[in-house]
Amino acid sequence: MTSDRESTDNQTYTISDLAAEFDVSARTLRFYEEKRLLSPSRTKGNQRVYTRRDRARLKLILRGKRFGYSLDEIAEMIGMTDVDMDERQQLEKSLAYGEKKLAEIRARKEELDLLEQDLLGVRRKLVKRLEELQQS
Amino acid sequence: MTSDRESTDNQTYTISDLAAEFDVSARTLRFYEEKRLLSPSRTKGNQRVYTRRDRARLKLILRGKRFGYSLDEIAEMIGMTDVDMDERQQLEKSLAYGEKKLAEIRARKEELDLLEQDLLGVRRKLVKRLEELQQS
DNA sequence: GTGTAACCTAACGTTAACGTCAACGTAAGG
DNA sequence: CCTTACGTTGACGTTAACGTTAGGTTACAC
Repeated sequence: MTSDRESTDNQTYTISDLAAEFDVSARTLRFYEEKRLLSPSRTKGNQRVYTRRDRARLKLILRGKRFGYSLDEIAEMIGMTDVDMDERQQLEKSLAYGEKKLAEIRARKEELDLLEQDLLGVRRKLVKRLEELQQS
Repeated sequence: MTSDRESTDNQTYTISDLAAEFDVSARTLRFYEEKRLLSPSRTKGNQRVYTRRDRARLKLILRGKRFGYSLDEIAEMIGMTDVDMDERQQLEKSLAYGEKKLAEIRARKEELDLLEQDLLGVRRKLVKRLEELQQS
C-alpha cells in the first residue's frame, strides 16, 4: 500500500504520495497550503502529514479547478477564507457562497449539453469538409 | 437593435457590440483574434466587422473557457490551429481533438454530479457547525 | 553512523490571459 | 469642417498558478 501506519483506518499520506496519486507537483500542494486551501499537520521533524480528510479536500479542489474555478473561489466555497472575521460570519459567508455555486453548477450542467451540441456541430462541418476533399 | 445594416438576416456587429453583449473587453476580442480564434472581416476603414458566425464562435469560446479549457485547447477543438500543415491533416487533427474533448465532456457531466455532492457535503457540515454555535 | 532519497523554506522565474496606456485613424451628427 | 465617440496597432504592465533553483534538514536502509 502507501506509506501508512496502523491500519485502523487512520491512513496518512506524505506529500509525494498525494502528488503522485493526483498527478500534481509537491510544489502545488505547498502552494495550496500557502493559500490556506489545505492545512496538513506535521511530524516532529516538520514534514507534512496528510490525512484522509486532506485527501478528500484536495480532490474537491482539483475537481473545482477542472471546472474553471479559481483557487480563491474554491477557498470561499469550502469555507477557508479570511480569518479576520468571527466564525459565525465566516460560516455564513461560506454558506452563501456555496449556495451560489450550487446554483452555478446546475446551470453548468445545462451548459455542458450546449457545449456538447456545439462540438457536435463543429464535427459535422469538419466531416463534411473532409468528404469534399475526398471527392476532388 | 444593434448596429445592423440590411435586416435580411446578415446581421453584423462592431467590436463593442460583442464586448457589451458578452461582457468581455474589446481587448479580449482582439486578443482572441491574435490567437486566431476569431477572424472578423474589416470595413474599408480597417475596423472589425463581426458576423453572426463570429458571434456564435465567440459564444463557443467563452463556453469552453467557463469549463476550464485553455485558449489553445479551444483553438484545437474548433479547428483553428497551426497553419503549417495541409488542410487534410489539419482537419483530421481537429477532428481527433474534438472527439477527445467530447469524451471529456461526457466524463465531466458525471464529475459535475460529484462536485455537487461534495458541495452538498460541505454545506451539511457548515450548517451543523452553525447550529452548534447557536446552542452555546 | 552514514549515505541518500525525500523533505523543508525562501526566493526568484515563467506563462497564460488579459489590462492599460500612448498615439493615432475613422464614423457620424450638427 | 469640427467635434466626439469609437476604432486601430504597438508595447509594456499585471495577476494567478505554479516551476525552478539554492541551501539546508529529516527519515530510513544498510
